Amino acid sequence: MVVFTRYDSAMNSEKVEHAANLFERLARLIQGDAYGAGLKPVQWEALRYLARANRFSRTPSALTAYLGSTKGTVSQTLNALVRKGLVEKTQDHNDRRVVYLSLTDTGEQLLKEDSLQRLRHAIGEIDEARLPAFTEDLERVLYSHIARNKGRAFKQCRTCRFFRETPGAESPFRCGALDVPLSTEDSLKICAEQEDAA
Amino acid sequence: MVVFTRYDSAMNSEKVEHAANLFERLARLIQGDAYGAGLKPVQWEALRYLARANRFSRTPSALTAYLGSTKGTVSQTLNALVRKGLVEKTQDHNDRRVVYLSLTDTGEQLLKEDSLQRLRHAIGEIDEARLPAFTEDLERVLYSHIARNKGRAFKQCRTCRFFRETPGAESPFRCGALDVPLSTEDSLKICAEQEDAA
DNA sequence: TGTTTTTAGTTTTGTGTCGAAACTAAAAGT
DNA sequence: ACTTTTAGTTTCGACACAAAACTAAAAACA
Repeated sequence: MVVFTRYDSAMNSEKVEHAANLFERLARLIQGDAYGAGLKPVQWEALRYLARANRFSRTPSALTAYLGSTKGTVSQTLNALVRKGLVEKTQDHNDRRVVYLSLTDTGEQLLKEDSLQRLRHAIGEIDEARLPAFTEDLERVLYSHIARNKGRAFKQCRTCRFFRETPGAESPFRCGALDVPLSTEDSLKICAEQEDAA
Repeated sequence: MVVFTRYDSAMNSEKVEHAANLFERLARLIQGDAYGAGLKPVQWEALRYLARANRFSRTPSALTAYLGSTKGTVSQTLNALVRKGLVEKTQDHNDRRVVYLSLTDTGEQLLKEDSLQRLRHAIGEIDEARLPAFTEDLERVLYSHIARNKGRAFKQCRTCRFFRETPGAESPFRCGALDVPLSTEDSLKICAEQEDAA
């Protein structure tokens, strides 16, 4: 018995194959761009993550999940970044196993001349009217890929099922999972614990 | 004076940034998938290239251009693949500097269980009616990225400005640049010398 | 013809990723 | 008290990566 899954059921499979080939080549070339400033692609990605993640998500384990890598590898990458003076580690006072990561000023600076310029230009070539649909499909591909990988989505805090508005309170929002107040800025950052609202 | 380029001229820049972030994360995760079977991502990519490239394009230099890498690195990667028994080298008889690459039977076999399954499934999630537009935009991004990199497109032989139909002749097609006959199968392979027809 | 330049590819070196597995230390569970 | 889980580090061998030095053959030039 032959099992037909959705993607290869029809002659559609050829189109999917073509798109996959394009994607894969582009993935490769994007990675290749990211060798600037003496950094490796993963190091850039780590810097970018740390700039976008909320304070609870700036830990080695969250970064490991984000990168889809392993603890050991990420530990080494972080050591390299610390050695270069781009990242700092601080220990959590309550739970002394936990390490918090942050960008140094040098790290913030470096991130500004980051390696995605070519990609941004290339995306800028897309017809403006078609970009929303393209982005939507791109999101679908990314999150489907992640789901298949049993990975976490790392979407913005404000899209989470634990996200609460707290009118009248000192902070405008609150995380129902960690039970902490959140600023507007916090609400826009990405979070390791994010789960889609139902 | 501030120069406005197309991609950041409007509030569009935020959308482009978002798309770039999605792309970059996906690129990373796709690469991460490609660690199966004891191979590295680049090694998979090399195998895939050799399966898709026409006979004139299966050389270390063409592969170097395709990968956007350097001669030295590619040389090492190829050695690793030869050591694993997946690729063979043969010397050109006319020009003894040139090395031709080919997949061994083991290489062909291995390629069948390749590492893009998760990506294919993810792309399969896109609405069938929207896939053509998505693919078109994806192509635009890829080729714009390549052009900016002064790279070659590596499109199919039959899209090339040197591609000729030769009705009545023994082979259905011919390459006007290399002046050699081409089979239908040849015409579908990708080529290092391909240049878009005007 | 002989000489220079270009082209195709290899080798070498140092940094750093990769997974896997062994490890430390602290917290949580029982 | 004990075991287990969690957070992170260390070590290992293979190898990608860029850069630069290298070999050998072909092409261009004189």
